[in-house]
This record gives sequence, C-alpha cells and structure tokens, in this order.
Amino acid sequence: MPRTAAAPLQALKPAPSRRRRAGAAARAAPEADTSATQRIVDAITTAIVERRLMPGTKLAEQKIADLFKVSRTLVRQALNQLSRDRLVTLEPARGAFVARPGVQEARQVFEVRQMLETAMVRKLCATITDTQIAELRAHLRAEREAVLRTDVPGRTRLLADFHMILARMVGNEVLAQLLTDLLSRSSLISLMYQSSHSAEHSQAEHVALVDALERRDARAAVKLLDAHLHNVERNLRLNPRVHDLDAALRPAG
Amino acid sequence: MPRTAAAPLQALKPAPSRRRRAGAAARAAPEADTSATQRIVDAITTAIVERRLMPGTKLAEQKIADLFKVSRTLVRQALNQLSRDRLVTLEPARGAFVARPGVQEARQVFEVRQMLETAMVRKLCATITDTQIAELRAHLRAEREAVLRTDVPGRTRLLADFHMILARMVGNEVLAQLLTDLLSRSSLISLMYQSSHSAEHSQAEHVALVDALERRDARAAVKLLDAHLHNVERNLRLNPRVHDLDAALRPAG
DNA sequence: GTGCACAAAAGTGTATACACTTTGCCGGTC
DNA sequence: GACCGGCAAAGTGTATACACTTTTGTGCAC
Repeated sequence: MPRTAAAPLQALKPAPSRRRRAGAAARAAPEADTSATQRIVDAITTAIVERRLMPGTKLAEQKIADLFKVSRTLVRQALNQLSRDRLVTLEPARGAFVARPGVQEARQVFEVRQMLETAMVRKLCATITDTQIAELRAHLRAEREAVLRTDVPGRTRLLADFHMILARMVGNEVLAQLLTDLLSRSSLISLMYQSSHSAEHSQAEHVALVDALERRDARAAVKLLDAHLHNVERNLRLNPRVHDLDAALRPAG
Repeated sequence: MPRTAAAPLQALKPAPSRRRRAGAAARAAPEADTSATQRIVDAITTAIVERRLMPGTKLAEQKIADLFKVSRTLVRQALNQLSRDRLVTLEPARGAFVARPGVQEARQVFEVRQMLETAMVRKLCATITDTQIAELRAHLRAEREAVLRTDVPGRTRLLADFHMILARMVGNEVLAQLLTDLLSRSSLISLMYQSSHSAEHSQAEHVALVDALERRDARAAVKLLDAHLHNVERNLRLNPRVHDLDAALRPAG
C-alpha cells in the first residue's frame, strides 16, 4: 500500500450527491442548502458505506475540519450524530473511530432487520401498486447493470437502496428512517466480516422477491425476504477465524 | 396558572435517576460518571416523558445552560441528540422546541411499534424462562400499585418500561435501543393527543399478555399485544377535535 | 387608531481560545 | 538491555467571543 497512513481521510474528499434524512421535517420550507454539519455527516457516512473508510480508522477532528474548511465545532457535531448512528464510536478523550461492530451486534442488527422487513413486506403486499412494481423493476435493472460492470461501490449502494425503496413504499417515514440506520450499519458489518455472499446472488434474490410482490403473494414474499437476509448473514464470516485475529486480540473481544 | 411563563424550564430541575443508553459501549470500562451532556439529555427526556414539559415549549440554550451551570456548548450537544430522538425539533436560527408530533407521525410510530413488538413477543415466547416470567410478574405488581395510588408520572413510566423489559429479555441490544426511542416518542404522542385509554385498562392488558407468555402461547401473545397497541392508538384523539384548536391553527397543521 | 419602518434586544451559528488528558519519546536507573 | 519516570507534542473537552438572524418594541406617517 503506497499511501502514507497519515492521510486515510482523503477518502472523504469526493463529496456525496445524495441527501440523507430527506423527510426530517416535512415543513413547507423550500428545503434550502444542507447545513455544513450535515454535509460532513453525509460525506463520512457514504465514505463508510462505500467502503472507502476502514473500520477502526481514527477520525481526528482537526484533520476533518481542515478538509472541509470549517472549525472543529461543526466536525464535533457531525461526529456526535454519527456516533448515535453507531457508525463511529467515541472514546472519551481519545477521539472518534470508524466503528468496529462485534459479531454479537452484527447478529442483532440482522435480527432486527428481519423483524422489521418481514412485517414491512407483508404490509407492502397488500398496498403495492403496479406503478410501484414498475419502479422496483427499474431499480432491479440498475442493480443488474452495476453488478455486470462490477461497479463495486455502485452495486453496494444499489443493493442496499432496494430495501430502502421497499420501506419508503410502505409510506411510513419512521420505518424508513429506522431502516436507513440499520442498512448503514449492515454495510459496515459486511465490510468488516467480508461477505462471501456474491452480489449476483443478492440481486437474483431481489428479483424473486419482486416477482412475489407482483403476484401479491405475501406468504412467498416474506419467505423470500427471510431467506435473503438469512443468506446474507450466513455468508458473513461471523465465526472465529484466522482473519479476525486482530479483532480477537482486542479487549472488546 | 400562577407560574410566570418565563420559567417553564424549572420542570427540569429535579434531576433524574435512571441512566439511558446503558449498553452504549459494553467495554470493560468501569462506567464512570455520566457526562454533563448526557445528564442534560436525560433530564429533558424524563421531563418530557413524565409530562412536565409541554409540546411546543421553547428550550432556550442560555436558560438551560444556566440551570445546569454549563456553557451553551454542552446544551447544544444535548439538544442535537434530542432532535435526533425526535423529542425536540430544531428550527434554524429560531431555536429548539419540544416536538409536536403530527397525527401522521403518531400513526407511523405506532405502526412500527406494532411491527417490532409483535415479532419480539413471538421470539420471546420461544425463549422466555420462568425467572423472567417472575420478573415480569414483579413489574406488573409495581404497575398495579402505581395505578392504584394514581401516581401519574410513576405509572406512565412503568407502563412504558413494561415494553422495554420485554425488549431486553430478547437479549437484543439493538432492538432495545430502537424501542427505547419509539417509547419516548409514544409518551410524547399520548401526551399531545390526550389519551382516553385508562391506565387500568393498559395494566390489565399487560397482565393478560404475561399470562399468554407464561403458557408459551405465541399465537395468543401476539394477538394480545396487537390488540393492546391498537387500543392505545385508537384511544388517542387523533381525529380533528376542538381541543386541538391551537394545533390546528398553526401553519404546520 | 392602525400599519409600517427601523432600531434595540435577544438568541442562534460558528470560530477561537484555553485547560486537561492521552500519547510518544527521551533519559535515567537498576 | 529492559523498565520506570517525566517531559513535550498532539488531541480532545469546555468555555467564551463574535457575527448574523430573528424578534420585539418604539415612533412616525397616514
């Protein structure tokens, strides 16, 4: 690795495009430019989700402040938000680090996802419209293209966005919010425990799920989603392995 | 009301006892004293949950800072956290206010709770031990006593804690965390939409649920929980009413 | 008497300053 | 040569300062 270890934060430089927390306050406000704090949160979030920042990386306040040309005040606000999302951990008087979710936390996140998403799909089966099916099909095509051209960051995000789209289609903003957080954490988890679940496999499972939704077959849809999440989790390297040596030696276990 | 409107924040003075986010970082750390920021968050949270702060109340930074004898910096951190919990809303350049969740948000919170909690109870039926049943029975007694002596803040918290205890019994910290937030928001919601669901009724439904859990009757338990949440929501005054006049006249609708 | 304009006051948004903790390094000691 | 103590550098935690926005109150015009 030719890069010097002193500047791993350069990964933040390419500013993101998407905006988070779109439905934060559905006021009549014309939704002005995003705040500086939010820009930093978004940049770090997408850097983590797109796997440009490795777990354990130190996020020094002054360095980030220089990168974004703001004071530490705003950086601290951003890091606080991120720590509530569990994407970074704050160690008192030591600083902020990209989180290293443990295997227990990993399992718990997937368990909650399974609870929420199966209920979500069940509801969706009863309300989904043909227009929404078409929207899903369009997304599946985008997924497929990203997989075919092996666009790793792109397909990673699209595969996660699929679940977000389902959540938004239920029309429940609270649900969408929760799932956004869980999906970010899932990204971090599958980054840490290097998933062997191929992107093509995931994509195929998404297709099957949409097929079931189109048939309004709730039973099948729930079963497929359940299997999908189970597969993703099963293919994480959550068992003690040689590769996890460094993690195993840490006090957190 | 003899109080002057200038000091509604006195409600914050009685410091809370419980600590939030207990499982934040299960490190080997001896868990030192809570940070000043967290103390403020806890104080405001419990003040809202125990209904000492009304929705819409302005939370001026300097006033809170004076109350807690800290600088605005820490108060801002606390308000930011609270806004992420949706207990306060931040209006740019105007300040922080105790949130006024709309009817749509109210319905969505209860919908998500129903999704999460039914799944949770189903899992719990398969794993619950006799010791845990006993723990629940003890809690039910505490609830009953609080109801009988019409200890309003106490019973409010105990009735919410019941759901939290169920969540913790699943052994899933992520789930417990999510539900903590949802329950806080639920408290705020039932405060705003003055519930007509009597505390005695809720308490009786809790008893029935524990009975079903003791029989390990998942079907019945899920049904009872479902009915319980449905009852609570149905008894909120979510329909346009005269009492909501002030809310109705606000631009937010 | 009502309505608008402007100015003072209050309050939020961001930056900077400073105290204190942690960390890495150097020299001394056994 | 390894270990312990302390010192300097770096970095976090909190307070304060200042710019700018919103609000409020006053006076003037109509």
